[in-house]
Amino acid sequence: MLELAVLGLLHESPLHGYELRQRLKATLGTFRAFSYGSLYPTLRRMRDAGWIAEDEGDAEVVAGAPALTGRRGKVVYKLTAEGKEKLAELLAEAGPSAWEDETFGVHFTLFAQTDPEVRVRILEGRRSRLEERREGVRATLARTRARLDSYTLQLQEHGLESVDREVRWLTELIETERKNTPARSTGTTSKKAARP
Amino acid sequence: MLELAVLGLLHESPLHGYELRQRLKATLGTFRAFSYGSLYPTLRRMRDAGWIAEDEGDAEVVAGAPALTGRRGKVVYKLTAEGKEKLAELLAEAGPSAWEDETFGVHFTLFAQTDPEVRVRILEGRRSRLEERREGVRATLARTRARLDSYTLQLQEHGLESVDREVRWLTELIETERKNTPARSTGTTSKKAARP
DNA sequence: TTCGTCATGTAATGGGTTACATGATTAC
DNA sequence: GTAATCATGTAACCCATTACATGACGAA
Repeated sequence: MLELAVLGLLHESPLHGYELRQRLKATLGTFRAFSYGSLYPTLRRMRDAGWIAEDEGDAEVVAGAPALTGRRGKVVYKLTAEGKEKLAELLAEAGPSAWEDETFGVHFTLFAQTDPEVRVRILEGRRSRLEERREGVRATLARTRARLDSYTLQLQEHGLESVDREVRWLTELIETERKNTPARSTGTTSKKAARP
Repeated sequence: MLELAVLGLLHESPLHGYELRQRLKATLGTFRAFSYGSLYPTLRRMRDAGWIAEDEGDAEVVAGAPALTGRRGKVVYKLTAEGKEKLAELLAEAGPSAWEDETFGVHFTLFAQTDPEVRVRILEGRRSRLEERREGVRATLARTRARLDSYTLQLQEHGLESVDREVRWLTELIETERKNTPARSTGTTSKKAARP
């Protein structure tokens, strides 16, 4: 999760940890906030895995007498070739790992870097996930409504409305996507439609 | 969290683990779902802590030849005196532990068992928490809007609208609470207003 | 008799958080 | 010179999840 977000951000430009976190806040907004306590260990793991590397094209480090400090300054990371591969791989995923609650937001913020077909499949996946959940809740609610106190009931209803709202939002997004992407048959035939 | 939910449910009636989980789903709806893998260990811990105990007023256990099985059937739990105390203590909390994202839903479902003043303070706490977050996001958004791609932007806006919506919902709830609870001065003066 | 669902539980793991510690840089 | 904020990092912990294993019981 964090890994994908980091790969996505570093794909645009090299960044150091602190800045990375600001960007994360800026792009994810209300949806998620990572702490340094998870960011730095993650960066380390990613570096060990070879997905990112310290950017030496940093310059402006010096001009006088640096280097003495045994590493105490910004550590700017950039994507490696493996990192780019990994990112592409993660962005191509169009399964539950892309549309569950915790992950969807991150995938969505990277939609600009995502294949249009994958985008639609993720949006649709999330929508049916939500619809499923909604029906489940509606069903149990129908069975138990009488037994629930008014507070619990209000929470349920507010929850259902939230889900409804997100479903509508997704539907609009899907339509927009479809309008921008020429019609395409679903299934095995994967003929690439040419742009006029 | 799970503990509070369990205490709250058991306060209404004794239940066994499996049923507890169904009830949890029924009351929390869209907000949360706990797995058995966390429920059973939690029940065990709570039993060890003395908050709950196996209910022997179970009856219907027998009628023939049970007991031989070294414990393989429903294990019905009920609140102990300590459990009730603990529940009361948790329900009296009106701090962040009651209005953060992960916890608010559970506290809300137990509002019927919660002191009216505490209810209002929790609702207000959650509201200002959300307003704070909203302002934070709005601020960074204002700073960074230009740099963000349209997908990220749409996510931000959808997020902000969701928060707005919840704020309005909370405001309504607070007003309703205030209407039902006679006016009360905030601060040190804690004169109990008499009901007409 | 076998399938679904009720029912209880464990082990391994995950993905983060909080709190803390430390130091560099900038603005006043 | 001192406070704020930029910047990096670690250790301890938390609260859950997934996957698995087991078994009882009712209905078809």
